[in-house]
Amino acid sequence: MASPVSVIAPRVMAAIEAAFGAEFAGTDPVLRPSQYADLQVNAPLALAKRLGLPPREVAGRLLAELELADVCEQVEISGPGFINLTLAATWIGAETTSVRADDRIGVPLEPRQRVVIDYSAPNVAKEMHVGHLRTTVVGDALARTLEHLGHDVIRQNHIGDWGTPFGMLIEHLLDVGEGTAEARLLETDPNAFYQGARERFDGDEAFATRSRERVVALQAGDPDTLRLWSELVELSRHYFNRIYSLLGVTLTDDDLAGESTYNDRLASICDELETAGIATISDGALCVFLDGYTGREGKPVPLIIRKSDGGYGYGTTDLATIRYRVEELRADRMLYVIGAPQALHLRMVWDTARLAGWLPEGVDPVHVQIGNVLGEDRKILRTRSGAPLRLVALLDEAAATARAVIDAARPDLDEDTRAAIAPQVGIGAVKYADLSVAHDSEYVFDLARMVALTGDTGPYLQYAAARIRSIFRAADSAPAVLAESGTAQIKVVEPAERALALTLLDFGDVVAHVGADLEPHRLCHYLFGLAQAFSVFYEHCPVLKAEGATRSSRLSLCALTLKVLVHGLDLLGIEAPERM
RNA sequence: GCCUCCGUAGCUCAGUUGGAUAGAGCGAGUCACUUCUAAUGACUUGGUCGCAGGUUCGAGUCCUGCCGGGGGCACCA
Repeated sequence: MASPVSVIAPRVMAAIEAAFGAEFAGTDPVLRPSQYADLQVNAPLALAKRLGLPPREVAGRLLAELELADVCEQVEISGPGFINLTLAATWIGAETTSVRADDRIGVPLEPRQRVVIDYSAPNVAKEMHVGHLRTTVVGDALARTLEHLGHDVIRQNHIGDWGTPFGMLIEHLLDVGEGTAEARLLETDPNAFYQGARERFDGDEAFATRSRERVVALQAGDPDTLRLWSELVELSRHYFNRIYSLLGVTLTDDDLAGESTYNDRLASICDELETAGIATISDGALCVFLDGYTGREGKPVPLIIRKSDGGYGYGTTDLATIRYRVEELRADRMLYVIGAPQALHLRMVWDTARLAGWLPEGVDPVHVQIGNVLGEDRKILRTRSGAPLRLVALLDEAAATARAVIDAARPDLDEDTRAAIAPQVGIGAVKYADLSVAHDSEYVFDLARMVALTGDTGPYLQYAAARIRSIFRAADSAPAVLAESGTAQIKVVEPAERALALTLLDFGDVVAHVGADLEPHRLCHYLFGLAQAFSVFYEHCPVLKAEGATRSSRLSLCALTLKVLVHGLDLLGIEAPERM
């Protein structure tokens, strides 16, 4: 049970070695999808130069050693020296049957690594915006995928729960009164609360002074101030959890590791770096100057780890996360699912940690860069100017749009069913839109497109799954049908069956790929292709009206397709409704 | 100014790490529903891959230089 590539690649490699000698062991077979066959071997062209032979002759010698009779029905040299491979229908059928019986449907169980994933990271007393939405959704998909590949995933939600704004926020909380409706805004509309504090701060000098004093008290650990601070965090947590629950994100309170977590480690970080001679005082601030980092007019750019007023910035907390994740969490792999603009900052932090010896060989932090979300004008979507874009409102709107379409398309479903489906479809649409473009590319935020229920969208995938479920619902005796679909030999006869089966065989490779390269959009495009392949199959190959072995083979193919679709969507964090 | 990412069909985006004639979706046009869900499918339309060189059997992909755009570049995170 394995994908065509994983079966054939070793055989080609063995053939290369057999044909050209041991020094060619390990040569990349350059196995690629082909428009002329199922797969093509491109290695002969690459080898021709090294061997000093014409590519077609290389292909010929390789072919003489290539043993694929059990897998392929046709193997031929083509063009300048490609070897085209056409898989045997019997092999495809047998492999697909075997995947059908596999609990993991072809997804490998990899050697267990401890993977720490930093994602989401909203700010206390602030609305999550579309940028947060994207790191949250992408990070969660990666967490789910890596977990399923067998890794020990530790989620770290590095919320912004510390810093100078808290003086202002605490004073505002005191002014409006704890437990009042105004304070409750933190749970429902945090931006409104924040704006309120901001306005006071900007317009009322006495308030501003109190706020600054409050920051000092907070940093000094004043118990009363800390209590008020934790109340702010607590209220915000309710807000985060509501969003996470709405989104179907796996983050919980256990994953919270906000900036404040590292407070008591920051002084030591600065001391150690200063003692080691890595950090030096410049303009009153403690800085790390690294080779190769220059800014305007060639001036060296510092990583500031202690401000001239004695406070700490995010550079210091980020250093602390590395130590914590390496020394205490014992991370083998560390992912930072953070906006692309942070790239320079992170590189400096990591280089500093390397210098300090806090980042051992073999532990490579990875910045999963999240591209900016753009508005229709192709400029960064900002919540401040223009119409405020509240995430909750946006998700509600997505669900409402989905609801309208469902109402129109499925008047036969009862009210409760339609009400339950709408958020699954609407939220799924938004998440799929976020996941289906490469995480590091910018994309234009367009709610209408995201919620569109046709094309390369979440709902299209959900619909394919719902159609399969409908087939099983329509079957007379469900238990018998299920049994039939679970054990039957899959036979590939029609082109649509063949294409569908071939797609199904690739699932495991794709998931492994997503885990290795941290690219959920590949899974999206795979699933979209699978849904398309199924739709074609659905058009051309009647299932329940077929008879005998054909019927049970097709039922089995449907069951496997459903399994892969639902499972793939689950790895992305998208639900698959029973009906649509 | 320096660093960095990007420029692919009218629009939104892929492009499996250098392979044969560059792909999807949306849009536009034609066609197919007494159906296991037409929220679909089939076909058509659509490209100097920003420009110019270079590397080699072969470049959307690699190197250089331009043009255009985003982002970053000392006490906000």
